[in-house]
Amino acid sequence: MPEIKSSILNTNAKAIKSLYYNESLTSTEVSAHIGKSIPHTIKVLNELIADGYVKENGYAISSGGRKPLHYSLITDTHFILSVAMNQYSMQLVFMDMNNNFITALAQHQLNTATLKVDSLFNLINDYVKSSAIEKNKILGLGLTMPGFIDTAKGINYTFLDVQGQSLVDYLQHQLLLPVFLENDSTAIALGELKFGIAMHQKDAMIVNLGWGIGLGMIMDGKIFRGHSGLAGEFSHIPLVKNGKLCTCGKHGCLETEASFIATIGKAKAELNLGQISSLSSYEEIDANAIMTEAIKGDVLSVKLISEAAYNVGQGIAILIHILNPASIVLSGIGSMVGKLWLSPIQQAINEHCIPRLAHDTELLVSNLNSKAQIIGGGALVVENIGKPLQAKMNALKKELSVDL
Amino acid sequence: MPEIKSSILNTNAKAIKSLYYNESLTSTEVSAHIGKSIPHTIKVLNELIADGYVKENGYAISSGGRKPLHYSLITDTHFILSVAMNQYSMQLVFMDMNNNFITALAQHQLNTATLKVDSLFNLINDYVKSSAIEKNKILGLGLTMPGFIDTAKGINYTFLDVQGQSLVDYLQHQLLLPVFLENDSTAIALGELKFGIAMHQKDAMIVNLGWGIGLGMIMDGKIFRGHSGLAGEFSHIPLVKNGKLCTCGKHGCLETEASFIATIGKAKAELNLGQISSLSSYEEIDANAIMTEAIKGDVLSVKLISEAAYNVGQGIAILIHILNPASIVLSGIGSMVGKLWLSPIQQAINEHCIPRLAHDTELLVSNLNSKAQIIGGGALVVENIGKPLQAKMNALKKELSVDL
DNA sequence: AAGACTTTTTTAAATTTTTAAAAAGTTTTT
DNA sequence: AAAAACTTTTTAAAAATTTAAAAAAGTCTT
Repeated sequence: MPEIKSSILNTNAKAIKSLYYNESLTSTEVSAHIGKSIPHTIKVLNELIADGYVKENGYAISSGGRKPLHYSLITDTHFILSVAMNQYSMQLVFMDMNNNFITALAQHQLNTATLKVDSLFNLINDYVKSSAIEKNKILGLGLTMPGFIDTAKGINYTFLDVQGQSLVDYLQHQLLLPVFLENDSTAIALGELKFGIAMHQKDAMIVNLGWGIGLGMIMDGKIFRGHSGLAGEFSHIPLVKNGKLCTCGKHGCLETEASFIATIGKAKAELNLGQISSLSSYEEIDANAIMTEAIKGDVLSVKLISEAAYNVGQGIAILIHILNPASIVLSGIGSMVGKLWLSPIQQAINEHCIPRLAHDTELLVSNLNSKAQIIGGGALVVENIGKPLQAKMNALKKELSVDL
Repeated sequence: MPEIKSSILNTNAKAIKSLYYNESLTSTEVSAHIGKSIPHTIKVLNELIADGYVKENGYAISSGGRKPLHYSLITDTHFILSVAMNQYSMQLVFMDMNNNFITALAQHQLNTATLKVDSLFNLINDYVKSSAIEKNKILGLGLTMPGFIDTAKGINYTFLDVQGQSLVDYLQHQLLLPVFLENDSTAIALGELKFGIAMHQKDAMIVNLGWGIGLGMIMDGKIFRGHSGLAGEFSHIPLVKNGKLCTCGKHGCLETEASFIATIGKAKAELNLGQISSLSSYEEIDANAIMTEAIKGDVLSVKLISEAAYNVGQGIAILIHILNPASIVLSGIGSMVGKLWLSPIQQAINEHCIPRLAHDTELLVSNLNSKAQIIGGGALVVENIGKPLQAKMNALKKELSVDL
């Protein structure tokens, strides 16, 4: 990675980001994105061209005036490694600067709760090695997973303990790559905000329909994390009357009623009671099984998803009352069958919201085809270009005298 | 108001704001507040001195180095009119630039729901006239009241209809003063954020314990209003099981259980049932009566407030789960007996929150002695110095050829 | 096809920020 | 107790950035 003069590092990084998020822009547009004047923007773009990050991209059609020169990122010189985990699996892939997967996506079944950090390192390291991509071409690793995560400190307080040390520091030293850690639901929100259906939205709530029910919050156009990074504990608000006992120690959490973990449990119970369903042909019932059969029209599967959806809708009604978002986005693996969730959720919103508020909020389904978390992990790396963590990594490189 | 060069208007306005919020600052501090270099800051300050807004304030003690020159606002040349309404009353007062009341506070009993705009104008206009303050010395009117308010458009959709026209436009034309409109709970939040216990906080929820239960939200150090300005509809989230019917059409809202309107109703019902209480000596029971007797130790009054508080606490628990705020601030008239609210609310938080979240959030009582709304109304005016609405007012002055 | 109108790019002037130096104190050391 | 060392603010000069104006390169209208 060529050296960027520190005085303008931040502006150059912003220009790179604007092109990463937009593929192709004119100088005028880049200027608006980075908040600098056009002469200065053009100077910055020329520097980035000289440094090999950006290329000119021909003249665009004009709306009546001089044709603007378009600029875009050179996408095949720097790559991003995105590692997306949930409670029971992990996906790894390299992306170019246009979100194209440039290696075969790898998937491992595992249990995040019992996974050890060195196993995690080995899985990632093996993937990097097998990809044969040189490390100096890797912009960084975006690691996204469930848990109470302190992004700034790089610690996951729920999983992957490194004796209270920073998981990010550990992995950076081992992998010799810049590493950025984020909660899975927040990563999904970032994906939807930057490349998905929440693009350009100011206030949107991104619901992660996965093994659990997660929430990523976009407020004032930015990811919102709260005072200590724990905002969005949506699935543990007291909601359902006389509900089951939750892992959090309380009763009636959304988690126990609407997550896929809960739904799978309900499915098994129903089958045990002799309920007829195509689910009975599965050896092990998982989220995919229920969604697949629901699409085919299996009555039990549809009923289970509808019940979960109505409960999620009650939680969403609370969100709408408090935050008055422009939209609610259904994302995560559950969004594969997004349409099945829509009407029960809308029903619950209509029943539980003041009409004016319900009217002002749109209910949307992700258009990223369940890839929001992986894409968000990539965006996480680019978001952090030029930030302190990057500086820290550069210091590390020097310390180890490694030319990455 | 002397003409401010438009090119630097915004910077000058920011400098004025920084001094309004801090009484006395050094050039270095002003520089940090307005985000400009020190040489530029000193230039701006000298302009403001020349324009009669700012004065030098002597040398301060130094922590080891050259003594810094202090700057402060000239507080007696420009004044702010703050009009604070709730459902049943209205307070008017002029403040100087140090939040000192410079006229006697006027109070009117009225019903906001039935009040007409011309009556409102007359009440305000009479107060301005009786104050004998020249209009060119009045920076503006901060009008704060309950209702669904669109701050940008200057419309209150709930009260004081001007046939769908802008209430702000109407009052500006009638009063020939810049007018700024804001929801009461949001104004309280602004007061607490700028001058109260939430000063310098990034993420705080300000609960307005009044005739209703309101919420003003501070997120990322700024007032949060949501997509269409309706965020904070805290008191209509479905909360209490088998609750009473609310004016919003639903059952179990916090409003029906914890607001003073509800509490007064409960008090009357209890007295009718023969419950012994010092409240029975009152001709008409209002919020003040209950608070006064609760302080004196009246069992019924204390019980009523405790019940309300526990219910509010359940709602706050939901807020904490979703938003992970640094603090919850109890404000509004109810905060006069803030200590009575504290333990039942904390109890509810402990019962209904994940411990880690409960632990990260502080429960505080306002230190503004129920003046948060009036002070917030003043801050509202200063916040808007140099903003579009001000420009609009200037245009209006020109149009009418009035030298205000 | 010429002139009017748009929009982008370049150039030059003005403004603002950054960096460095000077001024004015306080604290430590001898 | 005076000098040296250290802090912090203020001033001055240099560098960077923005603003404004002009030039360039189009499109659209008559």
